[in-house]
Amino acid sequence: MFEFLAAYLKKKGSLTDDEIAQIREYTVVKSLRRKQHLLQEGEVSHYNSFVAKGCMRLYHMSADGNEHVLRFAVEEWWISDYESYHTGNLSKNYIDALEDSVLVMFHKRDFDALVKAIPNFQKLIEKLDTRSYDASQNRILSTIGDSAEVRYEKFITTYPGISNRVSLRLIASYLGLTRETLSRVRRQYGKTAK
Amino acid sequence: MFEFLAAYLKKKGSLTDDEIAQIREYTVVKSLRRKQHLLQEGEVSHYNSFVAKGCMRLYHMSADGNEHVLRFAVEEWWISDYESYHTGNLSKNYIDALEDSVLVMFHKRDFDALVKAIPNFQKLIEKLDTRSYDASQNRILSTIGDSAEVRYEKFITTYPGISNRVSLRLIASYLGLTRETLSRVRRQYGKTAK
DNA sequence: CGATTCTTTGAAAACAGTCAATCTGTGTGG
DNA sequence: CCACACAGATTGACTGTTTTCAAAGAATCG
Repeated sequence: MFEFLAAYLKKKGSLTDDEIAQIREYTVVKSLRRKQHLLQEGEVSHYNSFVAKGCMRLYHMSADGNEHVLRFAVEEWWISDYESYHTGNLSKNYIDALEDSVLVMFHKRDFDALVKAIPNFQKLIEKLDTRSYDASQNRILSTIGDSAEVRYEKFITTYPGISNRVSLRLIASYLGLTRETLSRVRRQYGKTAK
Repeated sequence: MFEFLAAYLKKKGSLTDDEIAQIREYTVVKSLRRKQHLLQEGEVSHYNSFVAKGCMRLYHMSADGNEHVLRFAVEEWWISDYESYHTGNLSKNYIDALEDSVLVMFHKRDFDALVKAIPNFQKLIEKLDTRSYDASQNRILSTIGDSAEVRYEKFITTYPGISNRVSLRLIASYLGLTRETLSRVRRQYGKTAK
C-alpha cells in the first residue's frame, strides 16, 4: 500500500526514488474497516495519515450529541486532527472510516524530521498546508455568506469526488444543515440547475 | 514604528538584536487613515503586514453588494489576503483600515527569504501559521454548529480585544448575521448572561 | 429476507432576514 | 453652547428560511 504514497510523492512533489525510500522507513500502514475509529475525543493525534484507499472523516460531537463533519479525506488526501497534532493537546474530535480504508501513517516526530531532511518533501507539504488554509477561508466565506442551496452547489462542484461517495446526511453535517433541509434544497436545486 | 515589531519578535520569538536588525532591512512602513484601503479586489496581495498600530479588516464583497468580514487584525497581528499572497492570483477580497493604522510590511519575496535565513523567525512564523489554521477550524465548527447567540458569545470571549473595538455591524458580518439579528441576540444574551 | 440506515415528505414552530422607522451618541459648524 | 448631521444601534411588523418532530418510502448490508 505504500506504493500509492510513492506514486503520489513522485507525481506531486517530484521526489526521487532515494527520497521515497527514505520516507518509507518511517511509515506505518494501517487498515480500518468501515466505522472503525482512528482517533477518539480525549486522545492525542500523534499521526499524520495519507489515505491510500478509502474515505475518512474528521468530526466533532457537540454536548447535545450532534455530529459536525469538519473534513473528509479520500485517496491522496491527508488526515489528522491538526489542532491536537500541532499542539499536543487532547483532541476534541473523532476520526473514523466511512469505507474500508488503508492509511500510510507518520508519527509527527518522524514526519517533521523527514520534512526537514528532504527539501522536495518540505516544499510539497508547505504547498498542501497553504492550500488547506486557503480552502478553510473559502469554506468560512461560503458558510457565513451563502444560502444553503449555494453552499450545497459549491460543495458538489468543488468536491465531486466526495459528494458522490458519502451520504447526504454527512454532506448536510459538513455544510451545517439538517438532512431534511438538504433534502429539500436538492429538490429545488435539481429544478433550477437543469 | 518598527520598534513595535522588534519588541514583538523579541518577546514572541526570542530573536536576537542582530536578527531583528536583519529583518528591519526589508520592512516598509505604511500609515493608513481610517477607511483607506490596503488591498482591493483584483490586485495581488504581495505583502504580509504586521499591525503596529490600529485595526484592519479583510472582507469579501459578494455580487449583491454584501460585505463579509473574513478577519480582523489589531496590534501584533498579521494581515494579508493569504490566498492571493500564497498563489499570486488576483485577490477576491478587500483590506481596509477600521482605525488610523500603521503597518510594517514585507514583500513576500523578502519575507520568504528572511524565514529561510533566520531559524527563530521561521519557528515563530510556523507557529503562527498553525495557530491560524487551528483558529479557522474552530471558526468553521462554530459557524456550522452553534446558534447565533453562542457564536456571538464565543466571539466576544475569544477576541475581547476586537469585540470592544469594532462596531456591531462588523461583528455581525464576521459571524454571518445581519446587524438586526445580532442586536436582538445581544438583548437575549444580556438577560441570560447575568 | 429482515434489519438497519438513509432519504424524503408534511405540518408546525423557531429562527433569521428585510424594510422602514426611531433612538442614541458623537462630533462639527454656526 | 446649541443645533444639526451622521453613523451606529435598536425596534416592530412582516416575510422567508431552516429546524423539529413524526412518519413513511427507498436503498443497502449481512
